[in-house]
Amino acid sequence: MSTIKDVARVAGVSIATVSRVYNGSLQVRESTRQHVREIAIQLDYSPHGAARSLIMSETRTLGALLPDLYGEFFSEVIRGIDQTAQKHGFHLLVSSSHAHRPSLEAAIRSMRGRVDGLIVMSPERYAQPPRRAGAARRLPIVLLNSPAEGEGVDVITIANVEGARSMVAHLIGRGHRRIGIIGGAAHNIDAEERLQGYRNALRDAGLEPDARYEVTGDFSEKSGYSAAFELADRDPRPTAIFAANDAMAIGALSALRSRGLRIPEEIAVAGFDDIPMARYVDPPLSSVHVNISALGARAAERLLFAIRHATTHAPQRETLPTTLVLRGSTEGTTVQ
Amino acid sequence: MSTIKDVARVAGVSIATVSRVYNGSLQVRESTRQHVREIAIQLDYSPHGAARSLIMSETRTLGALLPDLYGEFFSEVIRGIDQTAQKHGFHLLVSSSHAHRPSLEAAIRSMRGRVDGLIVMSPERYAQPPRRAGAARRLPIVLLNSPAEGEGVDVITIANVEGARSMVAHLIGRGHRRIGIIGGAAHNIDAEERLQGYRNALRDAGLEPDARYEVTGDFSEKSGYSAAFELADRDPRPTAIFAANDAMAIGALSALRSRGLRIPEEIAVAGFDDIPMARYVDPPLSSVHVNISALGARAAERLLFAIRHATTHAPQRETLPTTLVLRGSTEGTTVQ
DNA sequence: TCTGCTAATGTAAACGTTTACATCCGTCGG
DNA sequence: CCGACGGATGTAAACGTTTACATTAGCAGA
Repeated sequence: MSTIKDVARVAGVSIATVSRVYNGSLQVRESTRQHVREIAIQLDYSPHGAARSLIMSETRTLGALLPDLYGEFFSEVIRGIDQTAQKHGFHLLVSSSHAHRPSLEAAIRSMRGRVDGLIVMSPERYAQPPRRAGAARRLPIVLLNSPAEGEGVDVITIANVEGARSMVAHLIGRGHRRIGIIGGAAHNIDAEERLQGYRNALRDAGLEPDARYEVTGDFSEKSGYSAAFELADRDPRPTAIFAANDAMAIGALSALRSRGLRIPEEIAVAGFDDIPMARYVDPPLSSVHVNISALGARAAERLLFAIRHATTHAPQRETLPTTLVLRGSTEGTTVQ
Repeated sequence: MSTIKDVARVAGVSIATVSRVYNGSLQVRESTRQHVREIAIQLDYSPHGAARSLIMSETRTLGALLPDLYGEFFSEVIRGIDQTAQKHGFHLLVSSSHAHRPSLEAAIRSMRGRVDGLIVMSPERYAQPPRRAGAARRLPIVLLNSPAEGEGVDVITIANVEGARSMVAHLIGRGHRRIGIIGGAAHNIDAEERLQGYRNALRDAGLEPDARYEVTGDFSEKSGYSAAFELADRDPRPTAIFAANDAMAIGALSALRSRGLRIPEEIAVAGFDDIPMARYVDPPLSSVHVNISALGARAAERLLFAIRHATTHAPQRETLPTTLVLRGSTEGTTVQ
């Protein structure tokens, strides 16, 4: 790789001039500009990112710390972040499997000087990331679906409680009285909130939550599969199952089918997230729609704003709404 | 953020000593080491990535250039790359939507000084990335599922032709004679190779490929959905459909169901990739299994090797095998 | 006490840029 | 013909590290 010095030498100008050509400074004669450009192409020169970052103290890179990368949910979040970052000329540095506090802190430290800000998704309840440290200027951070802690940090969340509540309320409205839930991973804030929404809906309808109808999964298809078996064995059997995410709901569909239960006639099933796959399973899955990539995009936008207005920026909390999407798995007749 | 200078000043030592503490050099007295560590923690110091990259001329970061980020396939690839990178202490910089040549080249340039090597996935046939440039040392690159060009560059691919051939051969073995295919995006090398495997299998069995049974999709569920309608309208109707990926196969299942066709009795369906979701659709989808995250992991390993042995490294081509996974969508009785 | 050795620490250059400031050169008004 | 001005270019410092080399301190052996 050639450096700016090589280009300057071959072109017979100073490195300052080459630099100016690349930064679109007006202060350079057209003929010089073209000459430098030509030489640069000949030498296959491109500016060295690290050197640039160092002197400018900006990396034009966003960091994303995720608990995992498995499944359509994360892939959609990343897609949203990446699109927005790219639109603003930023790169994206991702890093996964930081479920727990120490690993998270280490990851954050290791990113100093590599990113201008961080999107942190850390739904574990006992793993709040940001410490407030000394007077030093801190790295802008946006928390995604993570326990709040109220401190001066941006947070973006999904309307988990309300989304779950309205889906379960809908089921009740259709006459269901015994509604089971397949909960998400323990200590996970999304899981907790969705469970709470489920209970709220029951109470609102004068029904008492029954522990026997609450089974815990871990957000994977597989755990949904086995949880559905458990619920199907209860006596009396629930007439509807609400799963805390679509992957588990899809696992449940598969399990219930293998038990010979007709869906939704004998047992209705609903999920949460409305991943793209949801409309293609059989029967098409009713779900609480979340615009996942928009969630990522929104986080990136807020982060970019925080980076640009580091001084004047006042952290906010923002909650993305959900909508009910009703398909064949709850509605009797198949709705495409 | 504090710098190494701050730490040195407060601790009353030189910056060299602080640096040595952080790089585990043996040349520093235990008492000094501890003292420096304490001060560093007090000042919340962490080394500046860009500065380090600059002087050491290594970033400990892998770059991944992908055509897109949509769907489980890419998400799995990224997961494999990230896991391997992380295991070796590397970060991962991702960048998507570089379907076409100019965008790809620009992206590669923009990564100089930010990554130590690049994994490039660029299945577009007219978009071969690497030019060979002057004597200058080049960035190590591993091509993933991309047109070969044989030049001195590492390539990892899937056994597309063979995988498709063996699935279609299996269908023929079960008595199918009219087999339709839902092909992938135009100019996409995976799509082309899978189509070729399909045709090979037919010819091997003495059947002539029939253009009326070859429909083109774009790898999305949606395109599979409409392509399946087309195929179902052919007279005589095919008795089996092979889709070039699982997303399209799942879309096809949904379409065929809505036409009231029983699967697999009236029409069998098979996919390619064996994404996690495949076993949970109804009926469970037969597919050509590819260990997608292993694909990513393998690419990362090769890249790391190339980085470490930049001088002696001889580029290779490697093809990952596939296996047939037969489930209910082709097998008559539901196999879990 | 002096020499010489080792271990611990310090000094300063280098990595590849950007940019404030200095310099140069041509032009124009007086 | 001179001075001033402005546009184009050059010079050098700075960003935060690592590390070769220099220096220092301490100590053993003569």
